[in-house]
Amino acid sequence: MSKDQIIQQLINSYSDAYQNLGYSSLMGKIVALLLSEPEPLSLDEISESLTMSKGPVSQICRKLKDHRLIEKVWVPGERKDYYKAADDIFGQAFSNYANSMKRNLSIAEKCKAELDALSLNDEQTEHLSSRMHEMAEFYQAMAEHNKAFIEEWRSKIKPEMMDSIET
Amino acid sequence: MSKDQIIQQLINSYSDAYQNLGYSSLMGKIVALLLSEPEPLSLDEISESLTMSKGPVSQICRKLKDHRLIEKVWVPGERKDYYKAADDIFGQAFSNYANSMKRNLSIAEKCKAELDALSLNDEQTEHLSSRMHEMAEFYQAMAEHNKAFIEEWRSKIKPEMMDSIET
DNA sequence: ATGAACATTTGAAAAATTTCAAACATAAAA
DNA sequence: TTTTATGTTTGAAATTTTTCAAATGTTCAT
Repeated sequence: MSKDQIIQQLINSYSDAYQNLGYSSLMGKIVALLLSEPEPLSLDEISESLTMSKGPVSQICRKLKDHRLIEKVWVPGERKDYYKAADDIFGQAFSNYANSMKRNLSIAEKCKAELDALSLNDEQTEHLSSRMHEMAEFYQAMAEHNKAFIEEWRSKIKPEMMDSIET
Repeated sequence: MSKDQIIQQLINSYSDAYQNLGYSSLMGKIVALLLSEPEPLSLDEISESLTMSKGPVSQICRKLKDHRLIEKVWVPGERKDYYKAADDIFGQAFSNYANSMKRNLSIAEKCKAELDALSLNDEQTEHLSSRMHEMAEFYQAMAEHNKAFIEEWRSKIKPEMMDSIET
């Protein structure tokens, strides 16, 4: 299999993976393409590589930049915008996911608080309140684990990022 | 706010959350509804509560059951199927997510192996190979972290599940 | 066996999402 | 300024997903 075929396969895998995670498949394609390129790519190069028109590519690149999965880089002497994959793109993706999971904790806490304020004690209220308590405990524990993991990962890769700056 | 309004709000939150995670919003609604009910519900009761026809409800319930987020329970003297939220629904949801993340490790390993087999040493191949190495390391570490977390959670709630059986 | 009470499948309609091409806006160069 | 190269927005077309109503299976009681 050729290098180009391998890259194409990676793009397809990312396309599927992003779609399964509820994002647009174009998002996955752009991420995979930028991951495979050592040098930053312009919007035109991205849309040409993926045979997509510039409109959607422009929109998705902005979203990816907002989520810090890719970065705009300035290329001297060029007017175009250039993009590259973020240095810690995997850690950043995880961090985004962990943040979105925090909403579940809020949902549980809010629901439980509202139920408890009613001061009912029918079976359903008791049941749901205890379920929401369980849910809050789960997502609280999860948030702590996520924080520990991302810190561990960052401390592991930071030295390596220093290396690559030295060489 | 009334109990019913609180439940409706929870259903909406779950609907949104599931949609954001790439699942159908009906899935989230069914999960939230079953979570809020102490007693199992029949397909008819579910579709009536959510004002949905039975077709989609039947399909989604099967998917949820396959993913072990809900369980079919037998109600004595009834011919209908009854469903309830799984005991450890939060842990199970996390476990499903963790399993789906394992695919990312495979993607990285496969891509790196194929690249290395080419024995090229151009800049792009070197770059992508090292990125795939980083990706594999990340998702390997993540898998370990996920495993530890789910084990911790299960050991925490198992005693409580014993309690509820005793009472 | 037959009928009754269900769940499931199916194909079409409705709704939402993605994509494109073209119009528009912006900022730098001339 | 005016022009030119670029990114962004927009509205319509295409695609995909969701939903429904009706047809079809399936299981259990008679």
